[in-house]
Amino acid sequence: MPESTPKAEKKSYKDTLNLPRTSFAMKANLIQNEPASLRRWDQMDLYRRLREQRRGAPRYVFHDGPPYANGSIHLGHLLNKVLKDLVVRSRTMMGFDCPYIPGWDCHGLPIEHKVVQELGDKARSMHALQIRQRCQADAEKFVKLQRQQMQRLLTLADYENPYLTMDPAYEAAVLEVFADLLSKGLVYRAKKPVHWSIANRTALAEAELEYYDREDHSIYVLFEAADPPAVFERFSVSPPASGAKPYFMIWTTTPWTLPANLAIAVHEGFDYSLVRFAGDRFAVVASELTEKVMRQAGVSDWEKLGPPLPGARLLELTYRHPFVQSPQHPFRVLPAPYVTLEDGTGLVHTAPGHGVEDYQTGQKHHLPTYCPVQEDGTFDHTAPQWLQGVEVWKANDLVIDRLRSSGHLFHDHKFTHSYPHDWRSKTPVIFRATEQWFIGVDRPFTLPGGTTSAGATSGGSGGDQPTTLRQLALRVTEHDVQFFPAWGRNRMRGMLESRPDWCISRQRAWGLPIPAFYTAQGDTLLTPASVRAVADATRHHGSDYWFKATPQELLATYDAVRDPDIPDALGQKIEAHGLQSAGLHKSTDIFDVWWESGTSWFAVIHQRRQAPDNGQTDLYLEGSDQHRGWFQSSLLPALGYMGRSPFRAVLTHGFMVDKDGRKMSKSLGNTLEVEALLKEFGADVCRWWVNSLNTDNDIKADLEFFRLAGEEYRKVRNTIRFLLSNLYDFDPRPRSAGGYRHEFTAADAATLDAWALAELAQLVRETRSDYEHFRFRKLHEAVFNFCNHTLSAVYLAAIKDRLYCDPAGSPRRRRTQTALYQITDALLRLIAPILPHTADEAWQSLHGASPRDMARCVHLELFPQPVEVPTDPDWPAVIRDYRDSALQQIELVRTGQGIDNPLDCGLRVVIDSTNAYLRRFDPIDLSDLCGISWVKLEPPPPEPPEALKTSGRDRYEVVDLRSEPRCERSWKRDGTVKSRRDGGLLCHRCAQALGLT
RNA sequence: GGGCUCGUAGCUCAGUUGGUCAGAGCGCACCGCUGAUAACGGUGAGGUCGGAAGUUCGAAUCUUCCCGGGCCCA
Repeated sequence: MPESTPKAEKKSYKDTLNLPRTSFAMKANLIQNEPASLRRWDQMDLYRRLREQRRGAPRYVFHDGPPYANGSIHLGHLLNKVLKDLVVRSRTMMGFDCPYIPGWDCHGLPIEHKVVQELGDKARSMHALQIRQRCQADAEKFVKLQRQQMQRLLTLADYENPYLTMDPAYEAAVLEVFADLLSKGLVYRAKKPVHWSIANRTALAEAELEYYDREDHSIYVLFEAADPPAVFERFSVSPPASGAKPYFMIWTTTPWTLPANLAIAVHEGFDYSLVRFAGDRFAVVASELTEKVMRQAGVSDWEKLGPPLPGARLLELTYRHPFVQSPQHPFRVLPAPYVTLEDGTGLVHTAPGHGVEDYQTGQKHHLPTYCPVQEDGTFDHTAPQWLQGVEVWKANDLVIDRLRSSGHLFHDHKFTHSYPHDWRSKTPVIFRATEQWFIGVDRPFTLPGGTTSAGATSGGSGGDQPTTLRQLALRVTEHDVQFFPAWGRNRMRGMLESRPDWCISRQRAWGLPIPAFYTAQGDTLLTPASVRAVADATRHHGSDYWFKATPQELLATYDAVRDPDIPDALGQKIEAHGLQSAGLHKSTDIFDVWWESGTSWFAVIHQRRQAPDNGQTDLYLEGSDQHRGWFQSSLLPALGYMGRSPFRAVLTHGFMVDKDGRKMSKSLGNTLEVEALLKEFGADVCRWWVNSLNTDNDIKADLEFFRLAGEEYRKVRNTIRFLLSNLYDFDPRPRSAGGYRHEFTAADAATLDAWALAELAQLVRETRSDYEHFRFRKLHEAVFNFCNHTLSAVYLAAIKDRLYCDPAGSPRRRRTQTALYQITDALLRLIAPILPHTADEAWQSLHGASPRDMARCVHLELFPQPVEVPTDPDWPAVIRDYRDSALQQIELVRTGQGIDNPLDCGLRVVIDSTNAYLRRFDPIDLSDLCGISWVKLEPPPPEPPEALKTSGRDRYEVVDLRSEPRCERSWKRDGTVKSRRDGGLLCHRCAQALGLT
């Protein structure tokens, strides 16, 4: 079947065009191609090559916070690691030497708990070393898994040499810092209540508790006021003639803790009433609970006396303990924020040795952490005689009987509630104060003056003025640390102001032992020198050595005789009879894992000499939960050690929530699996998504958002593809070197290409600055808009005609290609940190390199500098005002007159004073910007000028060109189209291009 | 319960010190192109700025309270 002639002719011209071509595929195929990129970078040893390249360059010290080596990485890791990678890659491309040493937190309860649970009953008969071995294997397994997953995210880090908190060298470093703080008097030992298993005589962690129902006593106890007139007086009630005394009524479900009662806590804001009941008895109870309490006790004869009193007015009233006779100090009423009106009486029995909240109240008001209960659950000799040697569970009844017979028991009933039990023995646990190690945040200490703290904090913390960790921390938070976002400072300050002393000891196996030794005589050996000796041993043998070696072996490099800090008696004994004579036994405590990760600035940055001169890092970047976590646990040891913050800046991000703003959790089933996301979208798309986020606050994540990111990615990819595809015949070298590069001068200022390059320079300026200030979202938007609007919609659409139809080597086409090349080159560098795979793939295509060409890699390049090209200052007005107005008018006319193709339109622009600037521009540029065949600029008709000025639209006159001949090559109807000698209908330009003129 | 923080078009977000700040992108609707084509372009419709009260000549923007999220504590 014969083809129609015109169609055949049209086809023939297609071959005469410079149509785009490229090897850069439209379809990214990230799932297959990203792993290939990973292998390529691995082969070229990209990370090390960059270190080489940046040797001697200014350092930017980023310090990676160690994730816990447990389980697969989740969305939070994806966010965190990609942000870190964006920082490190961008600083590197700014020219900094910016290493990225990834780390893992390896010790700690979650791993130990899992291991012990898997072992079941076997665990009980195993030595700590055996448990530790399994824990280590577990940690190693997950370090390996997570490392591989993080690499799959295309993050570029020193994965060959990560830091692990279980490495012997790391452990030794942790001990070094501990020794230093010890030398400054910041470490102390004191009692603190912990969950205690009587059956196993051990402290338990939260995760080792199981909650079962248990029947307990619920008792209401009357504590007699020590100063009855004061109570009546505060309630504005006259004391009764009978001389009856007022009582404070408390409620408890643990009668056995009453011997350790040291205070009563009230809420300052609640109302309290003085209640008369049972004829002539008086008790203080929270107003709101009075009726409930009386009803529960079956008391109907009662009344509130006087007006209610806020708790604040009860403070410092004193009382007599029902059966503890001679207190060192008076029993007082104290304020506590945790008092509620849910249960009880609104007055809370406070025993600092038997409850965490009680303990905190005790700390605040300088009460001793009194705990008369021994390891075996029996009362010691400090308890009333009738309780001594009695187990707490038996003591309950004794206490209740005692209270009843002395008239202090208001009411008693049994009830069932959920109560924590030891998950191994299944017996109920108690709160019991035990000896723990603390870092004192309010202990005055002196930093060595001179060099160590020179230039440290602006507040003048150096020198010999005593200060405290809390004061120092607040000072550097205020003055020395930059916070992104800025409110991080307030958050940090608030947390520092209210934080208690840091309990750094744990009673577990999987961790770094606290290197203390005890003697049967009650001496403790824990001095800077002894700790450093253990650090030496640990460095060589690892922390397992603590569990294998004797005290003598652990202290092999310790010279007790020369240790000024050793307790006198112990020192004398050792001096006389040697270390062995001291009868040392090893502590069974380990460090809180936060202490380990909190000294990473020393173990990683200092010891590996990562930071120049003063040892400060430039940035910590973590979730906002770390204001209390790692940022603080790093800040405090660093302040103690060197008197300055370990970081100059802190960048935090929010947490992942689902599309409805709810937190993500496995139990809610609203999580997304990182592995699945990578499999479906690829890392570049995931990274593009991260880069699009406002990370200051909560981050909504949903599969749909990843799809959208995929759409955006494809759009950008296509723009890049179009850029590349129009450079296939372009040699970027200067003409002098045989290339095609156009040198832009002032003569080009009014060209479209000059405008595009000016836009590029602006993008480069903004983007560089945004990278510098971590404004990733803003940068993302700028890049996206540049690709979509500036390039795809405006510039690339406009230059298509000249790229395709002009003679390949025409100056105009080469000029445009020069601009295209510069744009592509700069754009790929700018997006390289975001899309490492895609940018590199495109980079190879731009340079006609194969993936095996290890020298051609965008990640070895620097960010572009903004290149200023002379540009007409009215270009923005052309794009914004002229183009938009013209397109609107064209659209209006086309729909009104049924003109489908914009090329079937011409445009007369009547120039008046407001758009006079248009005269400076090439009419062909002006028409190409609108996709029409021609633009004619005309002066306004002589009359009536007023009418034209009042109607903006009248300035644009769209002309229907459908009756005019159409160039069969360029499809334009520009008025020059006529039959040429090859028989085709061509415009002048196309005829020239084909040599037909 | 406390500290910090967030709540602006269907979605994701911009909106310095209160007065053209009611915007962008996506999505959507309609249209075009078919020489970026499992692409590209154009036009357009969407919001009483979580709710209430207050300060002010004037508030998305300041104050108070309330509702609903998040992190960290308790």
